[in-house]
Amino acid sequence: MLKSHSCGELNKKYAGKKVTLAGWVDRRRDHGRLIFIDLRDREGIVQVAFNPEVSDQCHKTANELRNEYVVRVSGEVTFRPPGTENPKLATGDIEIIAQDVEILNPSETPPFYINEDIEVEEGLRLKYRYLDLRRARMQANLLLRHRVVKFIRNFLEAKGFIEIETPILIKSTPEGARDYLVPSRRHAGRFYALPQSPQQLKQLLMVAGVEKYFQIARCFRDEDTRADRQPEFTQLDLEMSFIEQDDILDLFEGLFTSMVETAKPEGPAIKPFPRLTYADAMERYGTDKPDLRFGLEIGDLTDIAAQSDFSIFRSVVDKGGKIKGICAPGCATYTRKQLDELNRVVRELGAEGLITMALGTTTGSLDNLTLDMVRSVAAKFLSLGQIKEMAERLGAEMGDQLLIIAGKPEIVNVALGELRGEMGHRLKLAKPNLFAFTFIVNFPLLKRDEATGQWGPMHHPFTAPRDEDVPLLDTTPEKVRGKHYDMVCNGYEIAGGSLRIYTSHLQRKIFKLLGYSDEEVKENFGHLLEAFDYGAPPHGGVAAGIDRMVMILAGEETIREVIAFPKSQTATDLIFNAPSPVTEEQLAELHLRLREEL
RNA sequence: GGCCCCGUGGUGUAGCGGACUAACAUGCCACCCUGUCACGGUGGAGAUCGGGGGUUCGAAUCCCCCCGGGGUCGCCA
Repeated sequence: MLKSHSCGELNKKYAGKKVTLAGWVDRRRDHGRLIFIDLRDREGIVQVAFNPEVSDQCHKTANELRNEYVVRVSGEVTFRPPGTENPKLATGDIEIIAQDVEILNPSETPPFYINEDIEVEEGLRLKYRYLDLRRARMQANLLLRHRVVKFIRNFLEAKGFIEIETPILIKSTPEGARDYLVPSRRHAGRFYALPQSPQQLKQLLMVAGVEKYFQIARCFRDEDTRADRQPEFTQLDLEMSFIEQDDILDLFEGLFTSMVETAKPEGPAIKPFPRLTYADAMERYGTDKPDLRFGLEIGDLTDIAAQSDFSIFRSVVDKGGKIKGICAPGCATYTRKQLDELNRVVRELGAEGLITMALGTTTGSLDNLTLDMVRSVAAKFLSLGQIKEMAERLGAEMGDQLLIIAGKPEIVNVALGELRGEMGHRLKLAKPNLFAFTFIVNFPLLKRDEATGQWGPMHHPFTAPRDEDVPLLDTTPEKVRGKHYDMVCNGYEIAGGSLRIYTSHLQRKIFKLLGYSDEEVKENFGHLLEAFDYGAPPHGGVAAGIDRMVMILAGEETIREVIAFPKSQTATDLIFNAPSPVTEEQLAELHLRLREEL
């Protein structure tokens, strides 16, 4: 090794010891005769003092040093003179008196600051990712991610799971996201596909008698990116045999609780994780991934509204619609402009409009509320009693603003769910350092495609229907609930899984319902159906987004911050400039010719 | 594919039709400084405003197209 110690590990216990360090110049402070260098390596920063009276040669070299120069320094760990200790630095009690210094490699002035955590345009960061990753924040994220993955491996190993790798070159199947394709040289006109997830492979491992499998699996989906979506991402993929739903949920509750306790001791997870049915989640939060760091639950006001003389309410009730709302605490003073903004949000989601109801302008008990203190288009059609009843149901007090939507139940829920999220964000209602996990269970097995009317899987086609709902497959498929569960944390979908179908006849029935022809089933899933006929055990599993979980733990806004080399929004790599053209020879070898696009 | 935001010295911002000969901070370069730690001081270099076209007497500023980055709807079993 070129160094005997790391910069960050040194403290007063090392005083008097001669050490050799190597790292990057974080900062130089030149006092003319005396020069200080903050030397940085992965473990931290330590101050090096260059005194010409100790070594004139060293002092001369120190004069040449600039930020990000790579240097090697030898010297004695020394107590700083009394009064000059730096409490902001972990190593601030001591410094290195340089006796020998060597520039291992100079550096250009970096395109952005390495030694300060300031916002830099992300494209530039991605182009110089190797410098971006040198920054303390990104080093911390890399380390956190490593620890999370290490923790998962240890935890699952202790529970009897074994890690098995599955192929990256596999087959394109019709369902799901767009595939990334890899042309075959050996088989003209044929393609591999990169896995969207190892779903079928892990089920085959269950048939193989593995019983408890997991993998830190790279997955690929050729769809548009988002702050929490990348073309390639990493899942904790897991599957077990001979289990029931609670076995998976309990396992994950234990895994993620301990993970948070280990990675973020200051912000523990609430346990046990609340378990909500899909129907409840939609009714109360308007989404299947509610952020439970704050309340602000949606309340049903239909019965009260039905009593009123407000024509909008009456007509919606007559058509079988719902009137629901949430309370925006302290927002009675919202301006017309602010309310218009909220109105726009819900209209974009298909709601007719937002009915707002400002409850006075001062705080206090609802007992003091009078009709003329209520600002709302609906006010004159409602009695004071009706208004108070609505307010109480939404947990409102004086000074709050009720946000009410009337219409089709699904639209009302989703729009209010969006408003709930928006208000939670604006009012900063989410408690910091809190990890609010929840399981969502009893999803519908199927959803209907709006355009075609065709049934599609809510999760994927291998999810088992609940036993008591199986007869409904033939009559009312929309009522069939699946043995599917999601895990949500702070409003992000972190994991999803299900108990699987493990008999070929039920799997065939589902495929048929999903509109696959016998031909397609045989071609794409024949191997799986055949496997089920060779003693497939009951099994189920789950997959968790590692990137998203680490993002939440790191307090970051995008998963790019916890991926070493992420793609840009347009799915390009800004360091390598990938994707890139290839030579005519390469294409010919792969039996490919490029289409002439318009 | 749609909608929205951003692009000004190396970096981060200000300027949003004429006073811009483009400002500020920081970084960079030089010199001074022996206890600083976001060291300090003095001086200096550095952008024709992402690219192209247009409107105008005049464009960083208004309009159109393109490129790049980001957010989002669709999409993501």
